[in-house]
Amino acid sequence: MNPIPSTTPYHHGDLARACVEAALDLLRDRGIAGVTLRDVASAIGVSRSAPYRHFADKQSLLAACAMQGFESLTAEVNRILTASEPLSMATIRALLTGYAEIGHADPHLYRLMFAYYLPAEKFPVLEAQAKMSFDLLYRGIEQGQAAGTLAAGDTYGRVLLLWAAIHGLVSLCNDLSPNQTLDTEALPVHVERILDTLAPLLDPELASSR
Amino acid sequence: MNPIPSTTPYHHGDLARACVEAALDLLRDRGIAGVTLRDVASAIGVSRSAPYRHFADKQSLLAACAMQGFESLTAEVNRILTASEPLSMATIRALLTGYAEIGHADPHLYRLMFAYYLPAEKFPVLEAQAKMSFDLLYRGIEQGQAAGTLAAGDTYGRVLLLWAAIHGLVSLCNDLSPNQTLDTEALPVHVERILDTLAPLLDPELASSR
DNA sequence: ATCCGAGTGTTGACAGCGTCAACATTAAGC
DNA sequence: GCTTAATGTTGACGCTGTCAACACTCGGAT
Repeated sequence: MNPIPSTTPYHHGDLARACVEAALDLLRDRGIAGVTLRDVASAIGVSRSAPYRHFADKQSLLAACAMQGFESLTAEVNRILTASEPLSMATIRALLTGYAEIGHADPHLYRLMFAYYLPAEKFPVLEAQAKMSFDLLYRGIEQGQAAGTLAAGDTYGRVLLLWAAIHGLVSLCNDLSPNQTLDTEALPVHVERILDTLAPLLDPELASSR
Repeated sequence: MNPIPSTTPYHHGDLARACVEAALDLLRDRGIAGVTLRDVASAIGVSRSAPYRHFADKQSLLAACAMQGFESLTAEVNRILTASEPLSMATIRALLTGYAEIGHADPHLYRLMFAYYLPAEKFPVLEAQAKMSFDLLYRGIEQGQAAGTLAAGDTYGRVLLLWAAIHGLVSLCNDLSPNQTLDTEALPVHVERILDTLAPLLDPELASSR
């Protein structure tokens, strides 16, 4: 009886997920301003106010998109962190490179996650996800310093520096157009350069002087 | 004959500047989504499509607002840089603190300048202003290293690191709500902490090992 | 002084948007 | 098999950016 064999839990299908996917597609292709509830609905082949059965308003749909972006990001961070403990300079390199790759793969999504006006009071889950990468990084560096695979020194300061630097770099490369002082397409190269600069602070073999 | 003594160059007054100021007020109070051409016009006491005589569209008005923000920022950077040459660790401290103060004074404006969808092809001037702080910083650090008031080492890497870190920190404190891992209101403290962490890389007295 | 044209402000109108109320339809449980 | 909640549709409203057509006003050439 069911025209679609397995994936039809509700009336139409999993409309909530379909909405998020359609919105993510529009977001990637046309930017935040290009995401329209009407276009999302018509992309699924459903009428314009159908999404309101699954999302309170447009912001809630966008928040679901942002949530998906955060989950990709923290999954990647978590994967690299748990794959190699305790944290070493090489792991930090892999970590920031992976973060940058994901953050740069879909600039509009990254901007939605961090810079768009999704009021934090309304979506506390997003905030929690945003700082989760910070917490994961903090614990990793703490362990690395305890194990001696990372140079000793103010842990919080190092985490803050790494977090701000990688977020700033991804944001700048995402939001600026290429120019002669910053090649916005060469993000991995810049990550390398920053990490090379920071190596004397992190690598125990290079940090001979305190 | 003129009801307003001196500042009435045109028909109504300097409407272009009045529009920018009204838009900046709305931006500060209600965020980017709260800036409406109709509200801007009515705040000045002028009718709704009057701004179109001075701005091609809403984006152009917002671009003018962003431009004003960039001018404040580069003016501050330039002021500190030219006041104390060659660049020393203390000057970098003042520089980043000043940048953070201005960037954090009006979060919505900072977000408009860097993260809002003002297409770079349409407003190349904004891009130029954005990278100007980078160029100023680069020349300053170059001179500091040449004079020996800053530790030697990859100049571009250091500038990239400082720029990304301060932009990332300002963005994070602007866009995230306060939580237990990051006190978003304590931006100057965080700038200090990052600079303390970076001191061994920049301060020639602390960078004994190469 | 007068007339004219460019510059500037106003009004009416239109399409697109988010959103809601009212209605139609389907699926699920007794 | 009927009831009821869940889900999708249509009509409508107000708000927005934007434009065309009109009105006013000032500076300069005659």
